[in-house]
Amino acid sequence: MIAKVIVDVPSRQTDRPFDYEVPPAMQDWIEVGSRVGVPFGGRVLQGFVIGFAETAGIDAARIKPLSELLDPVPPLLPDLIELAEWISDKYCCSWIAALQAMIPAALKGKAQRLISLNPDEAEEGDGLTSLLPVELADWLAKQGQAKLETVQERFPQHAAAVKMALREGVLLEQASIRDRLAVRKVLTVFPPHDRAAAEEALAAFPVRAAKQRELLAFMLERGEPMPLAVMLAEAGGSPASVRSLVDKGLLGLREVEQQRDPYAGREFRHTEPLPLMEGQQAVYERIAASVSRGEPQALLLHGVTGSGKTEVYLQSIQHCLELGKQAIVLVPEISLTPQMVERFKGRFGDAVAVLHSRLSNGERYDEWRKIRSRRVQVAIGARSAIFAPFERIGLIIIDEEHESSYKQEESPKYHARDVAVKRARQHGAAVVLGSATPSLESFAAASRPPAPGRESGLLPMPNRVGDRPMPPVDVIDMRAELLEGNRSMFSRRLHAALAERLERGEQSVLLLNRRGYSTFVMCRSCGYTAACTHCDISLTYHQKTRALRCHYCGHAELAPKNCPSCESEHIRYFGTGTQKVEEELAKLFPGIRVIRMDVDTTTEKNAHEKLLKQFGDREADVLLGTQMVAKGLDFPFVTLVGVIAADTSLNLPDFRAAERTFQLLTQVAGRAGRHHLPGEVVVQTYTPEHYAILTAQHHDYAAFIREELKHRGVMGYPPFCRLVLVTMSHEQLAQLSSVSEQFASRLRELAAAEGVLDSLDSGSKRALEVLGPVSSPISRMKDRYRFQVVIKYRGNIDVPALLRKATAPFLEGPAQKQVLFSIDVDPQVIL
DNA sequence: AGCACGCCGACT
DNA sequence: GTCGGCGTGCTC
Repeated sequence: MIAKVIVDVPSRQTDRPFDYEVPPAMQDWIEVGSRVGVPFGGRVLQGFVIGFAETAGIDAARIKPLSELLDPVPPLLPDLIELAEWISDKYCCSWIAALQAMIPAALKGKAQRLISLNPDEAEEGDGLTSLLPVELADWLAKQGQAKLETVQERFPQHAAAVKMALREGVLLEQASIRDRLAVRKVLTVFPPHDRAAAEEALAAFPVRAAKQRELLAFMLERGEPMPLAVMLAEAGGSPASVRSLVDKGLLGLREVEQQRDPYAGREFRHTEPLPLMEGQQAVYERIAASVSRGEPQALLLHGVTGSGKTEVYLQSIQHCLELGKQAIVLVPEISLTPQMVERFKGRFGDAVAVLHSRLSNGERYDEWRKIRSRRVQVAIGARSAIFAPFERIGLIIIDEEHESSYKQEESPKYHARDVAVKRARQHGAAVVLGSATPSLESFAAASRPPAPGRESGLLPMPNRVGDRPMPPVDVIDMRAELLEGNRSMFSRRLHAALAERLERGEQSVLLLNRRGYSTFVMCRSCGYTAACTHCDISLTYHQKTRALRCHYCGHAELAPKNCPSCESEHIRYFGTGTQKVEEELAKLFPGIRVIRMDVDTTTEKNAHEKLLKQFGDREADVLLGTQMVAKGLDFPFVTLVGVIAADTSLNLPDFRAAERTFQLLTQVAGRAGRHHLPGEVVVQTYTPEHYAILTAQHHDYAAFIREELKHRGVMGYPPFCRLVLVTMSHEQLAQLSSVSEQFASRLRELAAAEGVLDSLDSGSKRALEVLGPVSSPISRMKDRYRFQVVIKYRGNIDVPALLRKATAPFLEGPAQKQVLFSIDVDPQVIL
């Protein structure tokens, strides 16, 4: 039997299956999806079995056997193997990258080299003694097998002898894959197995061994194994006293493997399904029917903020579980808050696995194992949870489906929404996309007239639970403020509103989509601006560290007192970041309690949760942050939401800027007045007449989408076409410029040969345009120049295939000197 | 990605 | 006359 294996080598030349003989002993265990160790080019690597064949495609003499099977239960399933192929094809990434994205990092095995004495040589004895120092030989004989690393550490002086012995065959080397996984082990104390003997010993204990006596009595009373640390905490005593009891054979002490549970010890109050409102009920029934039938069409649940989407999700999942199937819920990382987890754990208890990026590798592995071993039926998590290894998926829910975080920025650059639709097809599962502000792509897809005999995929929920009104939104023209002499970052309106909340003891949320203190630093004498030396991007001033930092590569330098260029003292800080707002608030409202939440304050594990908890416990008056404060928060005492500069996202030179701004404003406005206290929203802007701001002000999604669709149509952007962004980078500008030109013209030639090179304005069903090359918006990053080509196309064109052909000639020659190609299919940002 | 095989400079 | 520099090319 031959196994087809994808090996863990991230290169284009090895991105294909290799054939291996399956040893007879493995045949009953190995499956499609198994992880194996394989000999590959003189070493042992990890690989994944993607299929089997009777005979190999190459000369039988070249076939090697698999060296080991790494797991008794394959970590991947055939449907995921198939999905990986689909991803590598659609998103132009390597097969192995797609496979690796599907398993927890703990299973990314690395080869280790094991050394042992050659038993044949040991018998004869002379080779052994003449080549190996005695201490080393004795140690190895005792160990049996040892890691080469350990040998090097223990006997650094014998390096030459070890090398020689390996060459002469006195020592044998064997490679093996070892997981990076740290199975958590806890030192555990066991009660005496012979109770009677222990009681006898207890009675005969010398008086002066009081502590040991006490501990033994304690364990006899408990009669159960317990972690050493817990025992010492409860009964007192030292590890030494336990140790001596162990030595006497009265207690047992062993390392015990432990399942980590990030939510251990947390009580989740069980909740029952709530009665649904009329609007919710209709939507629920439609979803339930779709789950029962396994409808291939994705349903778009368009529900305004506060319309009770989560309860609909919960009951739909309930229905799915009753059919004996499993459910996956995707949420943006940022809204995977304790509040959200609580609702799912409260309804489904131990049937839920939670996967998010704040888990340690080990914790994530254990949550993942709950899914793989069928101990849970619901997985809730960020983007990568779409790969949860369930076997019978009935429902996939994507909450806040418009969120750009569903697109992975690194290879494989997949979009979880599109992968979800593909995976649902494989399983005959229903897909529900939920949002108050659906992406234009999803909205356009769902509003297409349904096929005959089918219902529409658009499910509106226009009313808030309890019919609470949407909060009024005040748009403040900051130009007028300036004209009237207010140079502060707060308009008079926002200032007054904040003062009011402070007086009434209510809370406010302030949004500014820029972190740091100042966004750029400029010399007023000579015009010098501080830019990153590795990237073509201006540096942001961070007050606390007094440093200028690059938000792209992390480069930091000390902020200059004088202009580095002209020595002038007139160096000034412009623009406003969250740090500056924080400082300003403290000046304007002495004693105000502010929690700042941005990437700078949330890097620590659980920092995000801690800050939100503090705010929820009303330990602060204001929650100030970047867009991470806009999502999914639900605090009853928040009655004011202030957006300090709505233009920040509007002015980005990206075709989605208006959509992003509308979504952000709508989301953040939804944070106010969700409970009994009425809410109010104040939006500050320099462009109050922009349709994204006006429509957000009136909570009018329909009007926004009409206007935005018009623009997209005129400019030729999705959903009227599809995009692929190709970014090329190289240290040398001339080389990059030449290669990118050649690449673009080759691409045009190939498209022309296919008969699809055509303007999108033409009426033809299949059309493809190649734009560029042009310098990327960030023209240099990490010391590499960057050029980009944008492909716009419509109709059924195999663009990945076209790209594979177009890039091929540029991937030859010395790898390090090559121009680097990065392909982003359906990019979220092209700037 | 590694590791091997393969052609040209400073050493015993 | 050899050891080794790392440039191309293959890995079932």
